[in-house]
Amino acid sequence: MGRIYLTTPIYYVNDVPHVGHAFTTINTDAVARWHRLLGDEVHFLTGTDEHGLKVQRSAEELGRTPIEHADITSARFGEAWELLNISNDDFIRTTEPRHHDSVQALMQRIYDNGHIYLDTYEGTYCVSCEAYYSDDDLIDGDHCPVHKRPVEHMVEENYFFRLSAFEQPLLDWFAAFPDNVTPEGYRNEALGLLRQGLDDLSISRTSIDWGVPLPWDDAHVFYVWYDALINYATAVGFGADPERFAHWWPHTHHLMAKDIIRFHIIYWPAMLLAAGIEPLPTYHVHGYLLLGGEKMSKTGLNNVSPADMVDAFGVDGFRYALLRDNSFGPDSDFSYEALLARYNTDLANTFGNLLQRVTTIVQKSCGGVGPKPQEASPLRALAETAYEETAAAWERVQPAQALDATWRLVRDTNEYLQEHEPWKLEPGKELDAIMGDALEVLRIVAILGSPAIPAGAVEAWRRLGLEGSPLDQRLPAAAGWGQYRGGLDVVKGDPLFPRLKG
RNA sequence: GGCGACGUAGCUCAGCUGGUAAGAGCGCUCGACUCAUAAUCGAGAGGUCGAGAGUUCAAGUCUCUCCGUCGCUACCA
Repeated sequence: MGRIYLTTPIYYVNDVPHVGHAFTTINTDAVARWHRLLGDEVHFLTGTDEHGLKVQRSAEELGRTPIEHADITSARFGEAWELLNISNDDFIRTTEPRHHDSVQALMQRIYDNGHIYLDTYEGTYCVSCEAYYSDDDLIDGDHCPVHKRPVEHMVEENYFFRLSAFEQPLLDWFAAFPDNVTPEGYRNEALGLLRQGLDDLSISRTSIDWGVPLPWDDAHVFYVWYDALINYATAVGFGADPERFAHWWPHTHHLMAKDIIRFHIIYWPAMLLAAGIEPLPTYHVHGYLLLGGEKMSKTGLNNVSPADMVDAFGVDGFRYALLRDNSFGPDSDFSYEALLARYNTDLANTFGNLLQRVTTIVQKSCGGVGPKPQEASPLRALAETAYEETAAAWERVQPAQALDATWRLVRDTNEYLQEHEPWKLEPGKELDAIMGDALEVLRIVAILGSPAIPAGAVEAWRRLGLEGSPLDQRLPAAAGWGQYRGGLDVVKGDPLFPRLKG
């Protein structure tokens, strides 16, 4: 049995939850659910990032205090994750007292270790980016290259983090841990950033007060990014509960999109090293969802809400199609049409239909009582292979590959039925053997597929007449062939995943 | 400009350190079946693995050049 601490990024509250956030969160959730099946001790964290000038100004524009604004917008993420059946163990908000305490404790350690110094910073600043730009970066003289909005001139006394001192230690980390970042392409990107050299970072602001004050100088607050990153430590008790922190921290896995590689894989590990915290986290980076389909390209990713997808495909349908169709790593095309095709093919036709035909035949020919499988079933080896490949893929944080491996077993079982035509058989040993095999596959698939389709797996489990829940099974034992013991009341129901029209 | 990724059947993509792998799923055509959600199963068509050159006994698989697409270069998953 292992232990794993999984995190999504904390999402910036000025954003509205969209399918990009959902992609990261659903992937993390599925991995968390897989590890729970393995019997691993799992802590799954998500949350919201709530400080910074952008939030402060948005709040002002809306006539709210920053915390009122953050309360409202943070809740939208919580609601979205609830809707998507996300099984996070904790939801952190950077405005919580526990986080302020943790940030101050961690930064104080870095300060005490001599890695922070005071200096003056003068430059052009984009409020939307909350970042300084050099003149070269600007377009049209004074416009932010990202937001195309005018930048502002700022002069600040800032505290700086001596990031430059950690270039070599970070390179050493990469050398020592070949799997610290997956997939490999992103590992190389991070290494590339490192090799370009590291400059010290401005980490505090005096221009705003919506943030965490520096413990040694309360005229400053931490720049939102540096406070935000620390959430991962806060949530497992940094500064408050050393025992708990020691329990989880060595097992930290951060999942995230490629855009925040620099902050997460360069700055954050450097901060940890500066604070004397090791080992460093493991990272799993994915690409962007690119809008392809007609229905979505018109609106843009930001306007595709998880709720819309759930309306279209159901919670499990959306989860499954998203995980299966967009591999974790490269950018991938995302479209309503592709999700629809995936849903119909894999959930309606392949899995849902198999469940339906099996339960129907058991009703008609076996008196509604599910027989047990054959010990030497032809499906046995296929099921064992499916488990091994499924498990290996989840271990690599490759949900699409994992589901592909699981679903291959479902396809094999449809083929098996076709070959033996149980609908032509009279009640008896031969029929029982075939139907028992099919029921056993469904039992296994309900478990292996549950990280993607938790609700559907539970319902399938119930229809098979099984006790308990597929979510409470323990792998790898539960995937072993022959555990559908037979004599169970099999229930037929409405199609679990109804076929959808475009 | 710098750094990087990618370009394999109509579509989405697998193909690790080079050697019977040119593959999967979808789509399409034909056929079978009828338990099942117009679902299922089988067969087939379809690719000179972006172009060119090179290394090698052997190259989607390594090197170089070119063409094309895209990303990052302190906002967003």
